[in-house]
Amino acid sequence: MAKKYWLFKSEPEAYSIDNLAKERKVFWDGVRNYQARNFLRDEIKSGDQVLFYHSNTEPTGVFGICEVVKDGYPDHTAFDPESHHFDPKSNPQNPAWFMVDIKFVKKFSKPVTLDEIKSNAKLQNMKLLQRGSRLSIQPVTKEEFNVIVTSGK
DNA sequence: GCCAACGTTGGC
DNA sequence: GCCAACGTTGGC
Repeated sequence: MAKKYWLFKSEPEAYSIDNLAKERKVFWDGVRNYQARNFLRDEIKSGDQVLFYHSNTEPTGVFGICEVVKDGYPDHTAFDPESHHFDPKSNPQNPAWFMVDIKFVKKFSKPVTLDEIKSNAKLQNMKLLQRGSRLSIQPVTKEEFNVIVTSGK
């Protein structure tokens, strides 16, 4: 299966690229949106490449790259009443929520900011730019991925 | 901190 | 199944 490309959003206060650079690998838990869940469960596979996007910060933008190292599997934090990602609708027999593992690849020397993305003619179709787009996991095309990686360095 | 846009919930 | 109310997201 051909490699696919994604954009994962996170608030740096929740989990930042620097955290990932330190830990090297992490499970991407806590996604509680059905559209994003379907991507995690069905489409995101080991080897896929991911743009790491930070929202709610200054500036917002893509801060680096990571790589999927484990296909989708049940998000166990949904089973844990102690977790603030707990969801009583989910249980191990019939998990509602999924996650993947990602590993750190690189942090850009300079983030590719939302402003730069908005002003790049090649990136106008990105879901990120669609009005009110709140999806925390979005597919990106190989071309979009390459354009961003090239300008991020 | 504001607020528009969005997804989810729950009463009917 | 509709839709108002509510909570969350995320740019500014």
